[in-house]
Amino acid sequence: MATAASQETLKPAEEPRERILLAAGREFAEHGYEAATVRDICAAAGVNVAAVNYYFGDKRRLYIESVKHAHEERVRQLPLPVWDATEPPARKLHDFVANLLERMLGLGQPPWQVRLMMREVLQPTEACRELVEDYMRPHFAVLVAILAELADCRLTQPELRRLAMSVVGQCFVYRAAGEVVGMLVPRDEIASLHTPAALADHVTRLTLAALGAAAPLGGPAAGRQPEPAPLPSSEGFSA
Amino acid sequence: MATAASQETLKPAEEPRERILLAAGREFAEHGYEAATVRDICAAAGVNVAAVNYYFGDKRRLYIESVKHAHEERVRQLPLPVWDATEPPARKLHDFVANLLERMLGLGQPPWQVRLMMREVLQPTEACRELVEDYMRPHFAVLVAILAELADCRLTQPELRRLAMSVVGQCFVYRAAGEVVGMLVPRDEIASLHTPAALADHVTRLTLAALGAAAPLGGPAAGRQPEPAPLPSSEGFSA
DNA sequence: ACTCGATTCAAACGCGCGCTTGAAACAGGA
DNA sequence: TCCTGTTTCAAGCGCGCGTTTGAATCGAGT
Repeated sequence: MATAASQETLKPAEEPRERILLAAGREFAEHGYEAATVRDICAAAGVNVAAVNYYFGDKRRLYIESVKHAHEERVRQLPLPVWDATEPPARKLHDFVANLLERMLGLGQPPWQVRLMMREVLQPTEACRELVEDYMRPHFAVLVAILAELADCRLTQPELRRLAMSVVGQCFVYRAAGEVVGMLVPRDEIASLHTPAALADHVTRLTLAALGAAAPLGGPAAGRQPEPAPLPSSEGFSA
Repeated sequence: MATAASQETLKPAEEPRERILLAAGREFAEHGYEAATVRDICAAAGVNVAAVNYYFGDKRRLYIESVKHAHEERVRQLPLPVWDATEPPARKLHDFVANLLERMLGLGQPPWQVRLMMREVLQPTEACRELVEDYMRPHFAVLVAILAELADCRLTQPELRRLAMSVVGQCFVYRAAGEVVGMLVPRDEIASLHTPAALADHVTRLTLAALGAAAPLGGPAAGRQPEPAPLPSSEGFSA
């Protein structure tokens, strides 16, 4: 690195290596490993094709590095939420779900990093295990801990993990199968009831109700309780 | 094999066209559209590479035909369950979820057809819309109808659809992100609590509890106790 | 000014891809 | 038997892929 030593801290984003990682992440996220081409990546990064070989060795190693890079970037952008010790668990659950959904569906269009990571989840490569250990397991553990608080010793740890997977699954389906959801649910409903915020309320409410920590969906089973069509979002757990 | 005209009804599975569709389905399911090669497909089918051009035109049309073919095969194997009119809705829900999970995770290893369809769900191509309309929308409608019975007019149709998506999501995550689930949950737990049967009980129980149609998970919680309903499953839910 | 390692570049190599071709092999009707 | 339309085959075409190469260019040290 001839010029790197002096300029590294000033404009690291303009380093070729960095530019290639960025372009590679976008291309791999958009087209997948097989369909993405080194030529396109290099064109997008504004470097010669030989640069991939020079900086990363080959396409495979470039892919692994770009997944890691995207992952680190994502962790930096959206760290695990931290709560006050006195925070009620129901609110923690809502915050966690809202954070998860925002990260997956994010209003300002989901960034390519998520798409790239989703590919790893759906069809794991060698980059996957690292992703799980460093990124997903800690998040999952936090969710399990919140649910444990809510269950108040009435569920075993394995049962809590299964419940946690139910929570994650409800969010996951919107990201992984979003296009099919859009075909099954009318367009206007998507815009009102299936936004990250509305879904966070829904998933939280459903989970709390299932644990007996909130009223059942749609109010008590005995009578009918009319409510405004769009569910009032901030009810107890939201700020 | 030019005996086609006379033998067509007797052994259609040995027709070249059929053999190619079968081999193509397997290859596309395993490697995806881009990575699968016409040469490998033809080798597996025991035909010349030119046969693909002869019978289907090109690789793209072969892919579409193989997706359709797999879909039709799957529908034939696992038709929508039909219930007696007197069947309690809670049991219908359990049957539906069990059917869905069995279809997705099937004990006798999930066949390649599901893998192929899953690829379409996760990254839709032109074959997807047809799949949704013919196959998924009817199933989804049945689920919504069951939930409507259970909710007993306490939820609007849009809310029911969102709830249905929660049910589907809990099953979907095990198929789409199964490998990651396997990394997050201990191996022995997978074998006991995350089998299709156990998950069907779990998802049903959670949904009923959320609707106030069954006791909360882990038994009654402090403060709230909706009127319980008989559980539809043969297996114990708690403990 | 010169040296020398680090970096960039245009060009191309070898390979495997989807797809085509022209002829051979086959089956039924006259 | 020959003719005719259908199906199969080995061979190969053109292309774009990942990768390599050897020279040109750069920039700091002396």
